[in-house]
Amino acid sequence: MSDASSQPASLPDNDLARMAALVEELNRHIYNYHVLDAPTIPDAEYDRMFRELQELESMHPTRVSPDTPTSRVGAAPIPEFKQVTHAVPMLSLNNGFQIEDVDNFDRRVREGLDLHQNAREVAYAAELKFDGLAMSLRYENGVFVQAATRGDGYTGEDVTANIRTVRVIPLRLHGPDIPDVLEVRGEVLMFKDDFAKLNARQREAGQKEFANPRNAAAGSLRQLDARITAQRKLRFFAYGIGLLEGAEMPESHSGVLDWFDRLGLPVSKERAVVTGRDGLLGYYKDIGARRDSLPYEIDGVVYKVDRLADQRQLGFVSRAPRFALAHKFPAEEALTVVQAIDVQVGRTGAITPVARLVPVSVGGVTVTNATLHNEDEVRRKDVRVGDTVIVRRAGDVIPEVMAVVLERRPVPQPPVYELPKTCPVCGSHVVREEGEAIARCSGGLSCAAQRKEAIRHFAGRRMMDIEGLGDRYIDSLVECNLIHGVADLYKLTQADLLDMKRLADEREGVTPETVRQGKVPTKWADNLLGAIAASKQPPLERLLFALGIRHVGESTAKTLADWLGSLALVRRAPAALLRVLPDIGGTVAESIAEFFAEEKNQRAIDALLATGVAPRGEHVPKAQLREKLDEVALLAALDIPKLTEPRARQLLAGRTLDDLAHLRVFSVFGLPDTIVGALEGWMAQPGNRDILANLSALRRELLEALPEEAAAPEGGLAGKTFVLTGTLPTMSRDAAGALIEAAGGKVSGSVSKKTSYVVAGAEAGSKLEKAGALGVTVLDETGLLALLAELNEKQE
DNA sequence: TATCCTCGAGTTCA
DNA sequence: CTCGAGGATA
Repeated sequence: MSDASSQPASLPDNDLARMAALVEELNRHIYNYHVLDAPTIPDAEYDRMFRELQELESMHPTRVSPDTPTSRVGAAPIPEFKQVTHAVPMLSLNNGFQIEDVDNFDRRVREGLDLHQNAREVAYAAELKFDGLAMSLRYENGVFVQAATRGDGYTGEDVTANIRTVRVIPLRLHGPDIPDVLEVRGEVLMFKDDFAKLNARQREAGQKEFANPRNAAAGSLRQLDARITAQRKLRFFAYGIGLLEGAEMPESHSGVLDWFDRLGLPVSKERAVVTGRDGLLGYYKDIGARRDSLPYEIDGVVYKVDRLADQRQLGFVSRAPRFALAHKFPAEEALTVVQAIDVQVGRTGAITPVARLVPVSVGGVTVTNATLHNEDEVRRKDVRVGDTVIVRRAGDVIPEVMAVVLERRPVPQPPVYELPKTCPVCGSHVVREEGEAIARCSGGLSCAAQRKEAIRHFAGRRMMDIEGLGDRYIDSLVECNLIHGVADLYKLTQADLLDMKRLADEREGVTPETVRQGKVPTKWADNLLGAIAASKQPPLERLLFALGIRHVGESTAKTLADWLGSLALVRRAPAALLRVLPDIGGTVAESIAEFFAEEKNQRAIDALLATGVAPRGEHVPKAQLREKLDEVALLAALDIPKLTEPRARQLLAGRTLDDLAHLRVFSVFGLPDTIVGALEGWMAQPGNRDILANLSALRRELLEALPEEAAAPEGGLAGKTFVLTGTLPTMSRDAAGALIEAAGGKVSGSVSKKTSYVVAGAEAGSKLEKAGALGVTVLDETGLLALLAELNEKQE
């Protein structure tokens, strides 16, 4: 009766034939598009046919085909889900986490099959264990009739209307050998990128975000309104047969999956048939390595004895099959409880809330802390002390509190988290600037935490690089009052260090081996003193970076060192001069000038120099600074209200900065009144005339000191930007970066269209992906070296 | 003015 | 590695 096209032709029968043809064709296109990922017709054409079918169906409502794609848009809401009893129960598998679990599994299988004295290895079907929801789909005579969740394994919920909206699930099976009844077992899940898009939509709509793809899939499936489910992109992979009637059962599990594929049911391409315990472990390892790059989340792999006859022979122990094992990866996500929310004080005084967690294993490591970033973040996630939270340690290494499990919040509810109003270390006020996300301790260097962090930063590898001066000792030195500022580091004596170490050990209750033997660790102290002394001549940019000026990192420090050449000049450079340097704007220039305007900072630097610290490689300012010392640019850089560059030019026509500094009346230049007003206001402020005069004087002084003509800066890699990622086989990223910079290239941290090359080593992550997406050339270490070698040849 | 690109700063664990 | 925010640019 479903074959309407064989009916004699009359007007409605023509319609019926057309309907059947449309159903058939649209279903084929859905399969091509969603399962094969290879669309064969344009979307517009699909939409046209879809609308035509809808129209025909509305004219013949009684003749609508059971597998019509129009049913996929979602049925009207239902009051509740009906219960469904599974004809064959949906059992769970035994789990294994360790290699020995796999050994035991293989051994028991061999014993069960009487193979244990035999050399023959067992063939296993290995597949992914998707992190989704188990589902049973029932097909009668090839037509999809019912879908049920796993439930308790014996009874589940009828989610037919929702599953109908999942495009990858065929409403009619393909091919000639259609069984009378087929119950397909498989997993419904959401791909990672669809999940990200869904969450972005939820966020925009002000709706609750889902914690992970699994929850998103579950939430979508539990919609009583299937029209909502239809808007969520769910997927399905089939992995087994629940019930089969009226067709021959294939001989092996891999045969079942191949048959599914022919029936048009989606099966994962990652499936494999392997032999023996080594084959299983090889598969596990291979999938584990590629886990992050798979488009969906998996929580392990599944092994099944491939021959179904063997499976029957092995049978079940209690409720789990003896022929299958789920080999799970260490969980990347775990539930744990927030014991407390503390705050940390950073180098810049940034107050960062940190969740102290009941230790839990995530992705194979034990997590006890997780940053909550800032006040807004805590508020947004509404994390409270005592909450049960989902902790994740995904692609990156750093654990993150994903979401709170609200159902498990203690009763009575703990209070909403409030950031402390005063610094927990020094008691100074905590202030949060308007428009900033971060709250800061206002104590500055009088706050012990900030002092410690400042010293830690100073001693760091990319700054002064004092080896052996770790957190533990810095804490101790500050607490023993041996160090107040960084200069004190260079005044330490062996006796100081020994005192300090004794205290540090005592406080932590440890007795090092050397001490127990009655020795004094003088060797250790001498080594550390040596490391401190060895740091006395850093390149200027490192010293500048080490000072810990706000907004001055590695890159800005290098700009300052390259352009200005000496610490002396940086120390007295006014903001306007800094501002004309590349990549330095108003905020950064002000921050630097303010730092050096602080008398205590200047004294600290003098003290440092007095101990013998002397930057290496100081030089006269860069020749190109001449072009930057344009009077108009400098005047505009002064940040006088409303004085834009064209106005500055107008103002300076036929005049010098010096002239301006002494001018009394500004209304004579034909400038608009508002600007004249602003200018007069600025000039009236005490000190501003001096700023102008000093700037002009410094300019003249610099122009005299500058070399006349610059050597052509044409390095071989000039203008090329590199991004380094992953672990290179023979050199560190820093070393590779130094080579690139020596050749005139630039090394940057993030990939964009402007990146010339990405140099990727082992375990390269998102940067490599992005390079691929943007079509940026990717080199390995050999490629980079080849490029550099080629350049050298050209130069010779 | 909006958008894109970089830089700075903070972070976890073995 | 990721976020926020500063700087450059169309």
